[in-house]
Amino acid sequence: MTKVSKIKGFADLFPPESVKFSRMESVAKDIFSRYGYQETRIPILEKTELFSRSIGEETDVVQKEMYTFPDRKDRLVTMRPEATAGVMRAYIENKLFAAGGVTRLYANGPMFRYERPQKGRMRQFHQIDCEALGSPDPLLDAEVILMLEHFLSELGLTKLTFEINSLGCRECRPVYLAALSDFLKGMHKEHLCEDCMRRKLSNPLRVLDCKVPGCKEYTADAPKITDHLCDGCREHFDVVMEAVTGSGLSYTLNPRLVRGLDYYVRTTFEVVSGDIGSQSSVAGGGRYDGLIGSLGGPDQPGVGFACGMERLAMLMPETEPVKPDFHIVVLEQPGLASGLSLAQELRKAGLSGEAPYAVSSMKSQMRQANKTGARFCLVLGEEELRTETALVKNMADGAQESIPLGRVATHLLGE
RNA sequence: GUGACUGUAGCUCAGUUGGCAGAGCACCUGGUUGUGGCCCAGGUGGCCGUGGGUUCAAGUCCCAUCAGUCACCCCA
Repeated sequence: MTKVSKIKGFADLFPPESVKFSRMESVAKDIFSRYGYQETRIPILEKTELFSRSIGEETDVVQKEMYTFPDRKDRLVTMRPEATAGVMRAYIENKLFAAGGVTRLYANGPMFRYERPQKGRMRQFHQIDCEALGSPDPLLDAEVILMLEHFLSELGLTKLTFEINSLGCRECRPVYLAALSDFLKGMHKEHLCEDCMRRKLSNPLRVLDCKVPGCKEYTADAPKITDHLCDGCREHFDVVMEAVTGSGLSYTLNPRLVRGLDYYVRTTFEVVSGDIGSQSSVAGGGRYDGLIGSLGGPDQPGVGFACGMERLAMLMPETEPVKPDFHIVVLEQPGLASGLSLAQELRKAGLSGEAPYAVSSMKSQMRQANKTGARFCLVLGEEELRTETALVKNMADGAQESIPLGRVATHLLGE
């Protein structure tokens, strides 16, 4: 029989990797709930239209990367490539806006993009996602950024760089894009790399994000978005920066920071690590006023971010596996049942450990006990079975004593 | 979608000009009555990614293919 293998870009997780993921989830729940965020669980599969309308028809994500297929009644559905669109749909559909004020939601789970896998990039990857809906206030942008920093530092991740930019709005961005295109017109093959020559027509903003040294050099004097903001955007951005700085978070103002999803306006930010290879962005987000309206909801503004869990996991230290409390050794066949029921009693008392299903030599079982790292080894031999006791051995110092079966739990708990 | 590199034991990897498939770790069993770690002895474990080709002979050379990794691209 040939064996079935997993699909390219999909992963199986076991400890210690899987432990990092559950830790991220529990820290997220703890931190985000302090800011008033509510746990949200939404579908993985959505109508394709949701993503093409929100992310942008012309983006790479929509054009080349989505897992899209017809369902059994030929309706086009898509495995979500990101979380925001689905959360917006849920917000609108469940009329969460009716409560008034700011609605704060967080979610986490798998996302799917059909890309060539590499370090920090899977076809099924996982994000933790936060969205704050219903307020255009720049202080909310600042709070979201500060909360992200709080979450990351709670995970023990320092050494991260925060980059912030403003992309302007529907009014001022087109003016800026015109100025940028104008500037790039003067750039030719001898200045820009092949990709950028293409990008200067298709997506001029991306030229600013190019890592090729030559491109960086020749675009150093390119017009900056931050010099072209309208009064509203300028004021909004100043308040965000001032509030973030005022709360003690240092960041880099990066006028070249670009987002790949079309819905972002005004504040955008990204958290970058230098320690995880080429896919260095561990979190990214920004403001998306107008998105909810464009999905048929009320004209409510929003701001949020997503963290890449695989990328964060690469930065997290491995935690020591927890040691069990006991390991039972049984020397006589008839004692196996006693071993099983003793283990059961101890587990119900809150202890952890295992009992054997078959007898083997004491040496072998002791080696097994040692390997599990159990604090205590409980020996049930001929003598113990007769006297209804267990020989309790402290594996750290080797001390051992006979304890009546009924008192083993309290004995272990007392240690 | 493009490129480069890598596929040998559960893991990390050796394997010379083509000439018997190897090591370390892990695992199992022992080292005399019922005692772990350290040490010692022995043992299990291989479609050498897969399929062709060259050759008396292929892990080794050639072609194809699949898989993995990293990078481009894109993004979290």
